Amino acid sequence: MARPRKFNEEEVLDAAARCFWTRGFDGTSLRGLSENTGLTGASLYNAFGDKRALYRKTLDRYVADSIVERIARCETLPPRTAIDAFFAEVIQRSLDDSDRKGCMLINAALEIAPHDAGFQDVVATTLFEMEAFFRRQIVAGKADGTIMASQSADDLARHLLGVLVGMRVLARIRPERALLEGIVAPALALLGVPKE
Amino acid sequence: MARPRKFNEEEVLDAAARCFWTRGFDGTSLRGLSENTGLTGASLYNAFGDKRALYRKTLDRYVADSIVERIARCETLPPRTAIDAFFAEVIQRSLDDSDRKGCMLINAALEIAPHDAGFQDVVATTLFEMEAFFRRQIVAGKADGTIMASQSADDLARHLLGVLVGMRVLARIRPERALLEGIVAPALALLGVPKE
DNA sequence: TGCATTTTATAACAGTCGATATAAAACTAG
DNA sequence: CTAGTTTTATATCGACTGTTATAAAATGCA
Repeated sequence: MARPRKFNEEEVLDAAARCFWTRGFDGTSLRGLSENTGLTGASLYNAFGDKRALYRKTLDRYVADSIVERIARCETLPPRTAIDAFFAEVIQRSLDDSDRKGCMLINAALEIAPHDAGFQDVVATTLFEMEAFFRRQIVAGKADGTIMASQSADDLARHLLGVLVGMRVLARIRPERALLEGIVAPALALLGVPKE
Repeated sequence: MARPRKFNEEEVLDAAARCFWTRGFDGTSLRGLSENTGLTGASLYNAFGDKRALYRKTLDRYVADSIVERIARCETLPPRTAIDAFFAEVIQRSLDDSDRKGCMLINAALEIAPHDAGFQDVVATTLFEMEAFFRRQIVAGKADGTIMASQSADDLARHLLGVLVGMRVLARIRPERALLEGIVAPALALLGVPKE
């Protein structure tokens, strides 16, 4: 029917995501995207629309592949274990992040969400999902006796979300295991059962 | 000796800080700075050096006037009260932040520190000071019996720093009192004495 | 083999960026 | 008043930004 594309869309999106993730939206130029994806600027525009649309696509992929996926996977565990595993994974991920890209969602939350209603929505919605995940585990844990904190499930979920975000941000400045685990440990201890 | 300056340096720095604070470093143009400060670009360069130096000056002022000042003020209170007051202040400040500028230090931590060693230093040093403030209160509170958490003072300080940063970030997306207080309340409860 | 359609590549667009060269203006000291 | 010094203002620099007009290349269908 027409000239076929000679690039792999997933590979291109991965390369673009690495650019946006490391250098941010404003810090990533179209020439840089062109170099790292192997596509010319014109091809990028033809395939994905403008720079903002491409960034949005990479962010949506990040949310699906990194965040929603982790929630779904942890959700199969017993509630208290799910919370422990979730934090342990994110800590390890933060320590393995040698170029300190951080969490792409949080980066977007601070760089573009403040002046872009569309991104404000994705960020807020995703944060809500994470909070809801925590809340579900806490409610279930309170029911089966593995969580015995006296605070409300609502507040505990908010607290865990705050701890998670704070840990993710601080990991970009001081990626030290002692710091990250120190941030999280008291929150887990508060839930009532020691980690192991 | 020479032609006198016809501007008030503090007023100019305040205006510049507002620009950087709301729009970030990259998002703030020299033309915008010129408009908001009332100085021409040439005058800004003559008085403060380049854009980076001007930003650095506004960030240093922010740290001194907003963070170090709050620490010093809270430090005069009894230890457990100091922590409560510190968080209550920051929550109120976040809720009053109608244009959602957030914390300028955290903004700098995510926007420029990753690719600027000089700013990495300021950010890391200031975060250390905040952590040390928390640790001092916890040690003192454990000594006078107003704090009775079983975790180490080191980990509790790390935890409070994480909660603070997470709360500051989430406040930019969802500036709701229920969320911010929900994030903080379990951390304060963990210290052992109800807030009031 | 053309025709239609889509993707490629080249080149260039207008706009903005941070920074500066130049010179006039405003002051003090002598 | 003159000389010296610093701040102002104007204008402009080259570099880079996101984006697009244009046309060639590559396919499937008739």
